[in-house]
Amino acid sequence: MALLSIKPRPCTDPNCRGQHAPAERVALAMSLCDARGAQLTKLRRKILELLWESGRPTGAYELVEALKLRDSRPVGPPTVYRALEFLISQGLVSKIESRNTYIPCAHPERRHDCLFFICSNCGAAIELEDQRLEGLISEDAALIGFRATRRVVEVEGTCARCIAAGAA
Amino acid sequence: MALLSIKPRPCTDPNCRGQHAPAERVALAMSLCDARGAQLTKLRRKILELLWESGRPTGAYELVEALKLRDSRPVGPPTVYRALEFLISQGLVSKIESRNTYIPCAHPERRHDCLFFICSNCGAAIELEDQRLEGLISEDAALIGFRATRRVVEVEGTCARCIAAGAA
DNA sequence: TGATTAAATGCAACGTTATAACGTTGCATA
DNA sequence: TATGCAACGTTATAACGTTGCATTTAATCA
Repeated sequence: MALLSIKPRPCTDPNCRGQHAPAERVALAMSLCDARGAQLTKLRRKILELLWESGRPTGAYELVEALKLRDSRPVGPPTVYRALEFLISQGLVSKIESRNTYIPCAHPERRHDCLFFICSNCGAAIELEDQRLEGLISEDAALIGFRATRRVVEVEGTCARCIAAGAA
Repeated sequence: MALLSIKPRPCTDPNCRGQHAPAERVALAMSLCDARGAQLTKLRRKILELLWESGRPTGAYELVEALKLRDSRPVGPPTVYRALEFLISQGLVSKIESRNTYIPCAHPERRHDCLFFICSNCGAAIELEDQRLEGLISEDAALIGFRATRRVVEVEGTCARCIAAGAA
């Protein structure tokens, strides 16, 4: 029941960082949810689209504003938060905890933890995947008998582009 | 100019997780600040003490409340946030980003990044240090030409004690 | 010592992020 | 037509954090 004609073909490069068109990413999300029996409704899809189109970590209230502009019907914060909750539960979106923003996940088709590099200068976030990191964390968790359910790894600093542009 | 008679002797175990009395930890903080020419004032010291005594990640507004009970003079949120900012800048405290709480750092005498294991059941946080993890993150950062200034690693799950007690 | 200055704190108001509580819509099924 | 249920709407409020400016405290020095 794909609404879009684009064939959702998962990218195999773990570190491609999601250089794919928003429409393509949303199509993949739809096929994933479809396969899981999860409902990627119009609202949820729209929010996912907005996140992909934004190109940078986006706040919940920014989404509220964006929806106001885009639609006749304005939505309240709870509505956006609920949609985000769903998208996160499906691995389609991650929250950047150190900035209270949300970012679409480049590889929802794989179950993995994300490693984010966040530029303090331009606000961009680069998503990587590193199995070795996950392994080390598991090792440390085992050391103290801890059962991990979620891993948050966020690195703040300056991205290559901003370094090149002469930003401190 | 130690106000306390306890000799601050840094612990050499990187993963001792700070099993030291609050007074001892505060004394170490004082000697560190003294050596650095940083002013660990009465208020800042009190907040650091409260964090050590709390034994778990503590919110800024909880500290505001605690200070109300403890002192004649109540303080406002800005005061607490400024003190926290100072303590963080000195490496005496870390913020747990995924919970908006603050926790005293077990080893302020060493410059290192912390790895936190946070129990969703009891709220406790266990601090570890893992050089290998820092190495991997640096490696990944180099890969994309990113200059890192701060690393946030937080693992959510269930601690050994709660697992033993039968918590899900 | 008192004057000078910088740093820290007090305080009111405000801004931002997130959720509680309750009600409504729309669709599926019997 | 009732009933059930998931998603969504609406209002209010909780929780977290900051700005701007006044006041106090503490370090420095004539």
